[in-house]
Amino acid sequence: MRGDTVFKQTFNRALEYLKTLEIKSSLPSENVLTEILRASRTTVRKVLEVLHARKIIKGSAVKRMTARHPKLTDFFPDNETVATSAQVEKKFMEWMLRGERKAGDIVNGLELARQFGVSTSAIREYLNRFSRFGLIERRPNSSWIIRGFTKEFALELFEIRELFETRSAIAFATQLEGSPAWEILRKLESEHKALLKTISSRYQDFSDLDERFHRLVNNASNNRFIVDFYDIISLIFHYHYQWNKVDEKQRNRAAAIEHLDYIDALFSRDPQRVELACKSHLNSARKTLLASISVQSLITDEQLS
Amino acid sequence: MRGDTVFKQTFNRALEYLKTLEIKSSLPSENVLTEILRASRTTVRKVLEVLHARKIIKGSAVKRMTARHPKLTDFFPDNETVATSAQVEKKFMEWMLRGERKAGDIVNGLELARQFGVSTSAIREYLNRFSRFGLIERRPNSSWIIRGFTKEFALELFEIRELFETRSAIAFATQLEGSPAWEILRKLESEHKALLKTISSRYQDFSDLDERFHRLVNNASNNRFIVDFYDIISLIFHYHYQWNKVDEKQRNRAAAIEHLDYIDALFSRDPQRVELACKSHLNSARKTLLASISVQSLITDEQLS
DNA sequence: GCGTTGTCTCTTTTGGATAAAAGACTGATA
DNA sequence: TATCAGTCTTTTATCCAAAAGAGACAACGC
Repeated sequence: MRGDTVFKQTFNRALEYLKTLEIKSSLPSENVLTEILRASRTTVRKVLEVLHARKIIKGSAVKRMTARHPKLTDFFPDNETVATSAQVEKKFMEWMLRGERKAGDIVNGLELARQFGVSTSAIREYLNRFSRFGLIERRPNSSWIIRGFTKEFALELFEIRELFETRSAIAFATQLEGSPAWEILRKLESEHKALLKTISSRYQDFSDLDERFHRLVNNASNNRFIVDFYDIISLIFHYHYQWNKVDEKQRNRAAAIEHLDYIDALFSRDPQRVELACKSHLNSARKTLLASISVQSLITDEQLS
Repeated sequence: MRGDTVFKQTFNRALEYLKTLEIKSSLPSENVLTEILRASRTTVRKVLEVLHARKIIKGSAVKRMTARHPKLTDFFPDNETVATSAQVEKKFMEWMLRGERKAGDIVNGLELARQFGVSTSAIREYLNRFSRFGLIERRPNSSWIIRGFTKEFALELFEIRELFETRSAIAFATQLEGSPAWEILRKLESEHKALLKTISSRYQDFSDLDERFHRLVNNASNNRFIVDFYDIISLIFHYHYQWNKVDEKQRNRAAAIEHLDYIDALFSRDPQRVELACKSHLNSARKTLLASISVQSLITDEQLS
C-alpha cells in the first residue's frame, strides 16, 4: 500500500556515500548512518541488508565493511525514488500552469487521479495543501474551482511580497554585527559575482541562488507567516519559469546585478537605501512575471481563436 | 461510509422554512428549494421524500403542500448535523488551545483519531489544512510537531495583521463613494451603537460583529492573501476567547467604542486618521490577546510546579 | 419554449486495510 | 556508562470501497 520510495532514495544515497569510501574500509555504526543518510534506523538496516545481499558490503554487525564500489546499475532509477505526493505536485503544477486553466474552471479530482495515475486520496490531499497558494478554492461537498493564474494573481502576490520583503530587508539591515546572517550574505555576494563572470554558460544556476538570497532576507523577519509565504513565491517561480525560457539569460543577468546592488544596500545598513534597492528589485521581478503571463495569455487567445 | 449530515442539516433547515408557511400552502419547486435550503436537488428530493413519509407535507410532484407544522421532535438533534470535519476542528482546537500544548510536543495522529472517535484520514486531512495557521509543522514521513500557541505566535500574528489591516483600511477609505461597502459600514455602525446601549445583557454578540467589521475592512484590500489571512485571526479569536471569559464584558465594551472611533475615521476618508485609529485599535487587541496568553501560561506553570 | 420532475451517472466524503517507515526497548559489548 | 545491533511496537503514507451528495439529461406538462 505504502510505496517504498524512502527506501530506494536512502539506498541510492548510501551508494553515493559508499563511493566516497575506500574498498574494505569499515562502515560507521547504524546510528551514525542514520544521520548521514537522513532516514530512520529501520530503513538504514534494510538498506544495509540489501547492500549485503548484493555483495556491495560484507561482514555483519559491527564488522561491516565495503566490498566493492557501486556501479551505475546498482542505483534505483530516479523515477522510482519520487514519493507519490511529489509526483502529484509536479503533475498538478504542470496541469495548472501549462494547461491554460481559466478562472472558474472546475477541478475534477477523480479525473486528475486517473490522468496522473494516482489515487483520489493523493489528489485530495494535494489540493488541500495547495489551496493555501490562492490559485484554487474549495466549495464544500463539491469540486474545487480554479481562481486562475492571472495578472490579478501576480499583482496580489507581489503586493504581499513587497510588503513582507521590505520589512524583512530593513530587519536584516538592523541585525547585530555578530549575526551569522552577515556571513552567509557575504558568501552569497561572492557566489553572485562568480556567477556573473560565467553567466553565459550556467545562467540556470541563478534560480537556486535567487531562492537562497530571498529566503535569507525573509528569514530575518523572524515571522513564521512571512517565512512561510515565501513558499508560494518559490513554487510559482520554480514551475512557471521552468517553462518560460524566453530571455532567460538576459533576465537572470539583470536580476543578479540588482541583487548585488541590493546586497550592497544591506551591508550599508542604511534603511532608506535598503528599502529603495529592495523595491526596485521587486519591481523588475514583478514586471518579468507580468510579461510572461501576458505572453501566456496571448498564446491562449490565439489558440482559442 | 460517508455521513449524512448534509441531509440532516438540510432537513432541519427545511423544517425551519416550513414553519414560516401557512398550512396547506403549496411548496415552491424543487429548483427553488435548492436555493432556499442551500443543497443539491438530490438532497432536497430526499428531504421532501422524508417530509412526505412523516406526513409533514402531502401531495406529490408539482402539487406538494404543507400538511402540518413541524414539531420540535421532528428535528434531527444538533449533534447529528455536524460534519466530521467540523467536529474534528472543534475537538482539535480544544485539544490545542486548552490542552496546554508546548512547543516541540508531538502530535500523534493515530491517538487523536482514537481520542476524537474519528478515522485517521479525518485527522490527517485536518492537520494538513490546519498547518497553514502556523501552529503546527510537518516533518516528512513522521509526525506533526507543535510550534505552540505562545507569546511569539501572537506577536507574529499581530505583526502581519497590522501590516495588512492598515493597508486595507486605507484602501477602504479611498474607495469610491458609490461602493456598497459604505452602506454596509453604516449598518455596522448602527449595530455597534445598538449593542453598546444594551451591552450588559448581550455583550457576547460582539464577537460576531467584530468579525464582520474586520472582514469588511480587509476585503477592501482586494487581495486574496490578505482576505484569507483573516481566517487565522478569526479561528484563533473564535476558539481562544470562547474559553477566556475574564473581563469579557469590559473588553468588548472597550473594543466596541474603539470600533466606533475607527468607523468614524473611515468615514472621514483621512488616511492619517484612519491609520491612527486602526493601529490604536489593533494595539489594544494585541494587548488583550497577550494578556490572556500570559494568564494561560501562568496557569500552566502552576500546574507544572 | 420554459420550467418542472424523474432518472441516471459522476464526484466527493469518509472509514478502513495494509505495507513502509519511524521509533522504543532490550540485552550485549567495549 | 554510553553506544551498539537485534527485536518489537507504533505511526504514517497510500490505496480502495461504499455511501452520500452533486450534477446532467431526458421526458413531461403547461
